[in-house]
Amino acid sequence: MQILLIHSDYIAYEVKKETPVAEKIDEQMRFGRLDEALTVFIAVEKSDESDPEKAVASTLDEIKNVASQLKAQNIMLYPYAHLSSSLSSPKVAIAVLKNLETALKDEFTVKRAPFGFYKAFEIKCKGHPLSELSRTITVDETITPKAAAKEEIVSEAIKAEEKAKSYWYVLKPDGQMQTFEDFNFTGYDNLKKFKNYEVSKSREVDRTPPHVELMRRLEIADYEPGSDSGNMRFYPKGRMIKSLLETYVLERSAEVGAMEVETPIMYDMNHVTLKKYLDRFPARQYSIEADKKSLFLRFAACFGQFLMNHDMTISYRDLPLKMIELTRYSFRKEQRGEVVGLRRLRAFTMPDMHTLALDMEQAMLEFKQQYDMCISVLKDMGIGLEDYEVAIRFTRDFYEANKAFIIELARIVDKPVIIEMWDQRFFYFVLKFEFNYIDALDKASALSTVQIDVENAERYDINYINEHGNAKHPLILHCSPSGAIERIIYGLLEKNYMITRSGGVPMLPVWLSPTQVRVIPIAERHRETAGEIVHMLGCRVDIDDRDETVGKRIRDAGREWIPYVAVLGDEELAKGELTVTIRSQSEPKKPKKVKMKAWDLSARIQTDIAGLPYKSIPLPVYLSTRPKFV
RNA sequence: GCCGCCGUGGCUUAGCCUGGCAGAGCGACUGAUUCGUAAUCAGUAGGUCGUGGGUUCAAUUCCCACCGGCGGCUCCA
Repeated sequence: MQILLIHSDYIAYEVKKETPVAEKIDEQMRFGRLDEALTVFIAVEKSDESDPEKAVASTLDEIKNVASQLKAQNIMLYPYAHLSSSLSSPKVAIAVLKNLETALKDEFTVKRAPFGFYKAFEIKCKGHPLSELSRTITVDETITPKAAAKEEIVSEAIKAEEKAKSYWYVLKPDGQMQTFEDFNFTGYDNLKKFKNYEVSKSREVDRTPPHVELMRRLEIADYEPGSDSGNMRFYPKGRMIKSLLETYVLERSAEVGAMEVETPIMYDMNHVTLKKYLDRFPARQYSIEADKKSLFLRFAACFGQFLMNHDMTISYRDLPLKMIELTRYSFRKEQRGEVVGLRRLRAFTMPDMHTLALDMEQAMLEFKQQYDMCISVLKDMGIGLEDYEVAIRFTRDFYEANKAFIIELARIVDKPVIIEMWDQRFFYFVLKFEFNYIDALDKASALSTVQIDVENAERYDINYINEHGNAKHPLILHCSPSGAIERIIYGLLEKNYMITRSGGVPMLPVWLSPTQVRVIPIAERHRETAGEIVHMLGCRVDIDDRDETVGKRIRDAGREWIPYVAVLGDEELAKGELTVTIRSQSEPKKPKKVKMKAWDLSARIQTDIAGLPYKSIPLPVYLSTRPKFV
């Protein structure tokens, strides 16, 4: 059975001429009209004859499902032979149509156009994305109901067909590749969640993501109603965390030889090279009109760097050649329903590194090194291998030529990874990986990624001169060592929410904690010494000098996830030490308290943050003079 | 873009179904308290009930539109 569903403002028909297969009808069926109707064009097929009842039942499910999504109350059943080239007998078709009508009448206002007539009809389609759907319903047992019901939006048909050519596998570290059906997901909960999210698109969530509450309560970031959605404001603590993460990624990139550059955030939509690129993609960019020019805000740093590469004189001896830009911002005009907290933004900060490589051999070597780097970068940021799942995607040709290389990638992370393989190359790359973070609501979001681009060097006419003096196009690797910086913060917050939920104590890595040590002087007479300790510690220290009880101030420090809380009273003053609560070794209701000298605490913190970027405290040291942002 | 839920002092929210003076906790401010490890006590101020229309003698409450948030669908270079 083939059906075509149109969500219409109205549908009206009028019988014109009888055909030889016409059913008998009475006068009132000669005309029909329904407003606000889901119109269902139906062709009953030969294959339905083996089990017409099942065909009716499956079709009913589909219609009801769509009608409920659209909140449609009126249904027009409209026989439409042209949907299929293999029609059933008229007798079966009429029976099926009548059964459908009867079954739907309980819940809906139903009209049925008569079978076997030439009819004039008029329909006004609403035109929204779900307003045109087609379904193939089959009674053949060998096809699963899910595959049979595979949704396909008519206008997107070609795209959907391309997507259908994805082959999915799980690759184990030992090199064994299995289909999803064969792989035993037991013990691989996150991998299963990622698979479900990626492939089945299964979602069971109906609440605000936990990091949204945390980003506000911890005064990291917030919505800005005065801007466009997905453009956030960052409070001092959030700005500091972002700044540290940004600095860190740039430092790591510099270590591997990337040159930092800066390029414009807006580009001419009619620039010859860019135009070709843009035309391939739907309008997802912010556009600006200025001085008779049409400009768009960049959605990645590729343009600026590629245009720069185009003008450069590059020798084969300069390769691999790396450049990085940290975009503040990249803009993507995501659809309104897609923008959520810090997970998906319309303006986001992204390190975008590009490597020009001599040939595939060099590109693959770089690819592997950058893969290793991404793992290490995320680890330092507080996101470990256990927090994300690896997806590796490639073309079949690439795989056939480089099986051992792919297996090595799975071996490095020492856990099963998801594989997506395409028969043909649809995108600009032949190989890519992403690390996908799995959050508290089982949603997956890509963090680090590296891609081998075989297309853009030619498009942007980027060349290097080889040893024979000939101009050659290099391969280009795209790499974001961390993914969007905001998304790292999202990941850290979600991770700590999950830690709290499972009975742990949440905290950020010490190098990212806005306050590293909070000093709590017990009474007024201890405040002066507290001020001296700040200088001795030499890290981000603040003093809770508010007129509150000790209990209250301890609690507040805990709610801010402060790694070290130092209490200072008569006892400590006498002995010249501090009573320090060490958050990383505490359990809920069981704080780990240690007496230590100020310089021991200082040394301990220096160990925690060794080799990582540092910035001074982003807020007034004395809490009594500190404003509230939220 | 489509569908659904939500929007009440800075924050969290009660009240809305069944129209009739808008209530609380936290925070802020003032005062008392100078305190030993997850919320000290008392008082004061603070509200265009998201915005705009409509219905009504009367709208935070009912209806419509818009804006914003969240979720789902779609999308994700």
